[in-house]
Amino acid sequence: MLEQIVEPLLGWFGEHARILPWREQPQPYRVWVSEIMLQQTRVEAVKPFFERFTQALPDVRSLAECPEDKLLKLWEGLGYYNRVRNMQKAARNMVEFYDGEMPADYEKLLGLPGIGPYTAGAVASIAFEIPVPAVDGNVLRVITRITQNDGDILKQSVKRQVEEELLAVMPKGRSGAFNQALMELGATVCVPNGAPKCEECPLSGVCLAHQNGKEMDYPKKAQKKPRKIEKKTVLVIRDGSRAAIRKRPAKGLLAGLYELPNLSGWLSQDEVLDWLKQEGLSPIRIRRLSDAKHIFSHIEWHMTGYVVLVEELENYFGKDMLFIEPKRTEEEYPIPAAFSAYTAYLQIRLGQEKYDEK
DNA sequence: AAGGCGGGGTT
DNA sequence: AACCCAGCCTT
Repeated sequence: MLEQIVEPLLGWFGEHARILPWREQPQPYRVWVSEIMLQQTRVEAVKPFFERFTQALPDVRSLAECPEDKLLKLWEGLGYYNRVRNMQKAARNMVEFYDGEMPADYEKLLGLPGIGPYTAGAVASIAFEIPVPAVDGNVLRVITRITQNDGDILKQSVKRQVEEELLAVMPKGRSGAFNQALMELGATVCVPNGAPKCEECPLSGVCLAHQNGKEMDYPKKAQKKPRKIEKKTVLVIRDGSRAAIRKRPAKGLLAGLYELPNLSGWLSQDEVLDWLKQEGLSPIRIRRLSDAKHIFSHIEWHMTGYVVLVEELENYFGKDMLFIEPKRTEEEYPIPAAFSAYTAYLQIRLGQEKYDEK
């Protein structure tokens, strides 16, 4: 049944394909960078990151040699930071084993860090015209609607089944366009969140869900577990000229990025002052900041904050804190968006008059 | 098979 | 507030 979608879909894509930076110059490296960035991330969010990243690191070798802080700075705000670390590992593999080139082979692509079945299929088909499917969330939605597949798309068995069905109908010489057309249709017509635009769809005539008025019932998806809530107290610690940041651990949430010093739980002003003294810092003034919330995919941070002025820090030999000029924290150190409610206080002038509450 | 891993746009 | 995005890796 899916063979019927190929021609109308390719025809539709020819007229409705969006103009995207990575489609203008589809070298394998640029296709790869775009596909990594597009993992769980919308096209509009990726565009400015893609331009900046490919200008700074235009090829596999420059990526392979880039220092980690610069790499994370280029990725700052995009999220899922292991993507870019894995991409660098893959680039180093390409330098070592493939003469600095992307391998034009599905299995070899699949063997590189950060490249799974979707990305291997996307790069293989778009950059090298290898006839393999690239099944992402869009494609799963489109195909389960067309075929009224009741399987839970979060299960890999369902994904494998869709991959097999599509592999059987891949058009030779047009696999890249076909895969992109499926995704484009999912992103712009067969949309999630509300009613799909079936009146614009080139496949409505063969879509079982549409024939039966069941578009909204697909895809089937198991319910997600609720997020865990974590309370935090975030500190903006400054002396006359610098502010405190620290590097997060190499593994886990926001690995390797920089952060404002913070403690778990909501601490009182006195508890914060005690902690500061314990750290070897001498607080002069302290003021409470407004509460803030940051939502990750699996955790919520419910934060409160304080800005603290401390004595000059020549005498500070703290374990993990760095005292950096505010301008440099912005230009050189990747600090994730979770702290955005408080990072502005790294920059503002600490006026006596703004301070003396309590 | 299940859970960890960001951030932001839509509804 | 819930959903979900051109997913992958570790456990």
